[in-house]
Amino acid sequence: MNDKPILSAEAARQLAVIRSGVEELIPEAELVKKLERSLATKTPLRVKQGFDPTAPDIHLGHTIGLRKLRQFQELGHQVVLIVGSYTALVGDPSGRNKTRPRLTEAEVEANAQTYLAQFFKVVDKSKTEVRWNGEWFSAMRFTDVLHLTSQFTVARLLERDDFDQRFKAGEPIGVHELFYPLMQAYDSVVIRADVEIGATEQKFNLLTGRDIQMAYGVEPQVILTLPVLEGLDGVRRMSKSLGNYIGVSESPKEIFGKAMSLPDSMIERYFRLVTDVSDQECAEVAKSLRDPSVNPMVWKKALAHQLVRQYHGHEEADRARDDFEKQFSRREIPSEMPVVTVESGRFRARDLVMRAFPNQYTGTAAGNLFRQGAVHIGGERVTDIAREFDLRKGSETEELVIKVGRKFAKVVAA
RNA sequence: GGAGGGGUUCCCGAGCGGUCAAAGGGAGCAGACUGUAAAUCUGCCGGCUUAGCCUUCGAAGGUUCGAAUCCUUCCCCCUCCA
Repeated sequence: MNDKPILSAEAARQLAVIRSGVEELIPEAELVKKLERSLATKTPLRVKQGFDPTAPDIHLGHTIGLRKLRQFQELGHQVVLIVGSYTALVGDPSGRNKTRPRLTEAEVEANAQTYLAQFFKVVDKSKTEVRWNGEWFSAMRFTDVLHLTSQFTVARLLERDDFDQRFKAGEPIGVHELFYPLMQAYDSVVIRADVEIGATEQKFNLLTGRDIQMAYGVEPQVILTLPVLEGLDGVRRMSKSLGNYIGVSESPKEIFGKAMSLPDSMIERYFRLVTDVSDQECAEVAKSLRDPSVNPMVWKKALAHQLVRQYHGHEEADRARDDFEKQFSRREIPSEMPVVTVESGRFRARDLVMRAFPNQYTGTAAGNLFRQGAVHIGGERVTDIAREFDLRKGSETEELVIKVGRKFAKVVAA
C-alpha cells in the first residue's frame, strides 16, 4: 500500500474506469506508471487486442473486450487491433481440447472483413490502428523463428491448463500449437503494446507477451483480463460453435427473443457485462431481483430491450418488445415472419412444413413434429402428415400461416 | 525404431457373429406446465415414397446364410521404451 505511487487526479479517474469490470489487472502498479507517463508526455497508451479471423460472428461475449477497448478510446488512448492472419493458421489452443482446423488464406481474408465490420459497431474506427500479423510473420526467416522459440521453455508451455489437460487426457497436441502463445507475444513486441486485453482464458498468452517483450528489450505490457460470458444456456461459455450466442449483427427480433430465453440467473450478469447500464443501476437491478415479489421476467425484458437498443436503437427496441409481447405473452400471430412463396397447387401437410422452413427439417423430423402435435396450419393443429391443402393465387386460400413449435412462417401461393 | 492400447450414431460411452439403426447418459427437438426462465413429467432423436425399404459403427478388402462384432491391409490417435 505504501509503495503505491501517489496518483494524479486524472490518472486515478482513468484507473477507476479501466479497472471496472475486469477480472485481473497485472501488474496494477505498472499501469499506474504508464498512465502517469502518458498524461505527462501526452502520449496515448497503446492498447492491444488480437483476434483470429476464424469465426466471423461477433457475439455478446466478445463485446466485453470491445467495450473495454472503447473505454480506453474514450480516455484518449490508442487501440491497436491485431488481425491474426498468421496465428489463425495455427489456431489458439486456449480453452480447447482439440486442435483447431486450419484455414485457408482466402477464408482468413473473408472472415477478417466480416469481423472488422462488426468490431466497429462497438469500437471507434477512427481511433483504431489495424495491423495484420502476417506483416511481420511472413517476413521472418527460420533463424528468427528459432530465436523467438528459444526464449521460452516447453515446461512452461505445458504448465498451462489446456495443454496439461489435453496431454493427460491423451488428446493430440500439435507442435505448431505450442507456437501460438509465442506468436501472440511477438505481436506485442512488434507493436510495442502497453496494455493487452483478453478474456481470462487468455491469461497465459497475455503473460507470455510480457516475458517475450522483455526478452526483446521492450517495456512489458500490462495485462488486463475480462470475464467470460456464459451463453444462452447459462452454463457454457458463449460461443458460435455451441450455438448459444447472441450476435451483434442479429435482427432486433432475434436479439430480443434470445435474451428472453436466458436463465434468470444470468440477468444481472448480462446487465453488468454487456450493457451500458451503470454500476449503480446494475446494483439496483440485483437488489430488485432478490425481492421475491418481483417477477424476474420484468427485468429480463428490460435487459432484452437494452440490448436491442444498443445495436439497433430505441425504436427498434420498442418494436421488438411489442412484437414479443404480442407473439408470446398474448399468443398472437407475430406481425413479421419469414415468407415463402410456392407455386399454386395442392400440398401435403408435411411438404408444406418443409417448404415453409427450408433446410431445417428432414422428412422424418418433420413427420415426428406432426405426431407430437407441434404443427399448426392456418391456426389449426394438424397431426396427419398427408392432409392436403389447396394454395391458389387469387383464391381465398392464397396464403397459410404455418406454426411449428414456437416458430412461424407464411407460405404464399404465386 | 520396438511393445502395448484405441478409433461406435452431435458429444461421452456400452456392445464384441444373428434378438443392432446399435444400451445408458448428455445435448437437441416437441407436447404438458409456464414467464420463449428453472424444475418436473411424456414423446422424438440416421434417412426415405415410413406396417416396408435404404445407408451407418476410422478406410478398403475378405470369411460367413448373416459382421459394429472374426481375418488382412491401410489411415489416424494415445501410452511406455529408445
